[in-house]
Amino acid sequence: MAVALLEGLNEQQRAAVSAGPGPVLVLAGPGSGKTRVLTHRIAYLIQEIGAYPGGIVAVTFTNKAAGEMRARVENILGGRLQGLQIGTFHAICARLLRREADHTQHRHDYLIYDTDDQVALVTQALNELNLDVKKYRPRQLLDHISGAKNELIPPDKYQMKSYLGEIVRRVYERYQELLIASNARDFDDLLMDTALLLRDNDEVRQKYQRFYEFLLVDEFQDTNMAQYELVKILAKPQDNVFVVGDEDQAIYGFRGADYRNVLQFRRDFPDAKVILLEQNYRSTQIVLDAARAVIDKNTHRTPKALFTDQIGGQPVTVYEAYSEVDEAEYVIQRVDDLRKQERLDYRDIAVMYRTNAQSRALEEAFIRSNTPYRLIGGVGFYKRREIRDLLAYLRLINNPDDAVSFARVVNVPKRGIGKKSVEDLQRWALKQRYTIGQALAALAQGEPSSLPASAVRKLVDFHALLAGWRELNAVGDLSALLEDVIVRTGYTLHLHESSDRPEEAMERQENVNEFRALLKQDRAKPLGEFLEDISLVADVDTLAEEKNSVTLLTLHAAKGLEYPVVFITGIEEGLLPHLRSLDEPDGMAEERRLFYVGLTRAMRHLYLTYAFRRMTYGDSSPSLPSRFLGDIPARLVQGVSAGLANRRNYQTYQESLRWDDDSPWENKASDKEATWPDASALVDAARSRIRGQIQPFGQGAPLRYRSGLRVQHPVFGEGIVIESRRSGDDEEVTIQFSKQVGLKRLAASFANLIILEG
DNA sequence: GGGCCGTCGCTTTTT
DNA sequence: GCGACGGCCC
Repeated sequence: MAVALLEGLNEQQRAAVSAGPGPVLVLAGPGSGKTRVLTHRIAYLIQEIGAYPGGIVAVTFTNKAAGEMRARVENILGGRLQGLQIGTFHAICARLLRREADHTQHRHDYLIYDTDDQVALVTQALNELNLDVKKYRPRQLLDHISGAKNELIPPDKYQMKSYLGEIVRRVYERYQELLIASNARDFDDLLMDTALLLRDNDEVRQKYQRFYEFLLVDEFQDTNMAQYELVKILAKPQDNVFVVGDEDQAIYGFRGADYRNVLQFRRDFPDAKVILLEQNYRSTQIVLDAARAVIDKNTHRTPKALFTDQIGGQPVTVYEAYSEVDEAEYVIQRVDDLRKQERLDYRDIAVMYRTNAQSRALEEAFIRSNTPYRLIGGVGFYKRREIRDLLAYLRLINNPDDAVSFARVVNVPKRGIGKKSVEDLQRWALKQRYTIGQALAALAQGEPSSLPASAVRKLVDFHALLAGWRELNAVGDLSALLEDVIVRTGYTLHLHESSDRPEEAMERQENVNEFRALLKQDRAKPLGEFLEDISLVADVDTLAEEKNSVTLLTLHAAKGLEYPVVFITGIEEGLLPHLRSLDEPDGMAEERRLFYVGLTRAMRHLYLTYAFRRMTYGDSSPSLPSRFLGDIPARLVQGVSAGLANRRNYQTYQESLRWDDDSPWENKASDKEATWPDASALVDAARSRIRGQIQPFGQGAPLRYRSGLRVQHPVFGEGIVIESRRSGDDEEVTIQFSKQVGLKRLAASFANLIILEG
């Protein structure tokens, strides 16, 4: 049997799977079979080492990955695995905190607040502290709070020597009180509370250290400090800890992940066996070469010698679209070609992008052309207003103290309990040290309060409504409960009254029906369990295999997946790399890794597209191809990309502005030399190779302005021409003006430009 | 308390 | 270009 487990694995994979007890670090390049190694490792532990399945914990990045891993292990061992725990850090912690509720500040039936709930609660905290919501953005404060939690700093330990720091401390403190009063935790609390509980409570810690004999962690490069702390604690005392990761695929720095944990692991476990998986089984040589050229420009990384048996392959196709609409149409055309010419299925194809907002133009094109697709993420089902309303009712039924849900539905549909009454109630509750549920119950029992009698009457009615549902819930039929909520609140009528257009009402009604159907399936599930399940699902978790359709997803969501054909769209400056990444430490390097993750999802063919102009916030503005594109050697590329010819001028100009990678990790000198060595060669080669495939824009009559020209504009001042194209009878000139003015695209006949030199 | 209308800010990425 | 929120008036 031992032979079977190791059969078909290469030498390094075998070494990893059969490594002796003690710490193991597997550095696994993309497509190197790391999931295979993990599943075989679990099987090996059970079958060869004789480990008890209940003593094994495997941590994955998504619930879907957890499900797949479990299925694969069951498949290998041919049976159900009693007690084997596979899940995300968040899910595993959530369960532990329920079991150990007696040692925590929350009850076992606490609920999990998502980002929207968090914002609502921070806003409430700000109001209570008489702080201006305009001045202190809840999102920004939450970033600080989240950062503190990821570093295991509770409110009373929070210190930051600045005025803002003091504000954060006060908000954090109140926010946390409100969470506890609501018997709720946010995502970060799941990790922080577990780590602190295990760290500070000897009895609990020893219990789990004894119980969890073997620990395995996937995607280790994307763990944050709290998660790593958990790894270190749970690994003890035997240190049977097996982690798998790839620094080059670290893309969650924004939520506190630190790939340097990989280095730290080697320091914390000096005896760790380090194994490199370098053979790639996924992609062609060309795909790998392109990806390597991109990632090689990141410094401070362990160099890996990724190789594949799949020599050669199809060249990477680069396409310059006119707009995001054109880009989407190009994708559709290629999809059609791929099906007809290469007999590929829709399911073999994925379209990736940096931001969710980009999915819109793509979706419209897919709908127009009747091409089946499925969207991962985006404005998720559970983010829809009508679903959140109904969910809030269910949550409030489950937990009377849920302040956020209470505030959401107390007057939806309208029942005459306005802002004033709610604020009065909150203030009174605060003064009496009541939770929101206690306050409501007290009013119902006739306790005197500072609220006007009419408001009290309406609140008591609302309380009675909730009490009725709680009784109904005791019957244990979720579906019946939801139907009763919809009927008694008159939610259907509300839906139609609150919609501007009839189609909108229909759409919302459709969503409600979908939610109903969902609950019907799960009708026997206890309410609390149902609520937990839906609060921990990721967008990728909903990715269903059966349907034959093209997958649309963000680069982040693509991690761990693979497709024969991959399109990466919107490869433009400001989008990939994203503008916002520029002021983050390590931001540019992370954007590069994100692009690398996208590139390495492709098995056979890569399409890279960018648009000449793109719609943002309702108006169309010019854009430039990403600096990353120029890092892919011309010999790997085919396609027309007229814009690239102008990159040299643009690059020179950008350097003079010093709007450059300002990450301390990047090596600027080498970047300057190497960024666009092949740009013009690329365009020339591409043009001759695929003459006639795509007509580049702006060909034909001679143009008055050319790139590199310095010009003067009466209003915008001096600038440099990036490029110029024919546009009808006129000429459309793209000019980079001063930093304040930025990039402009002007019609030559109206712009009154004076040519200075060139 | 509710409805209407204007302003503002926004979109990075997710458990 | 859209949704959230505040100011205004009934």
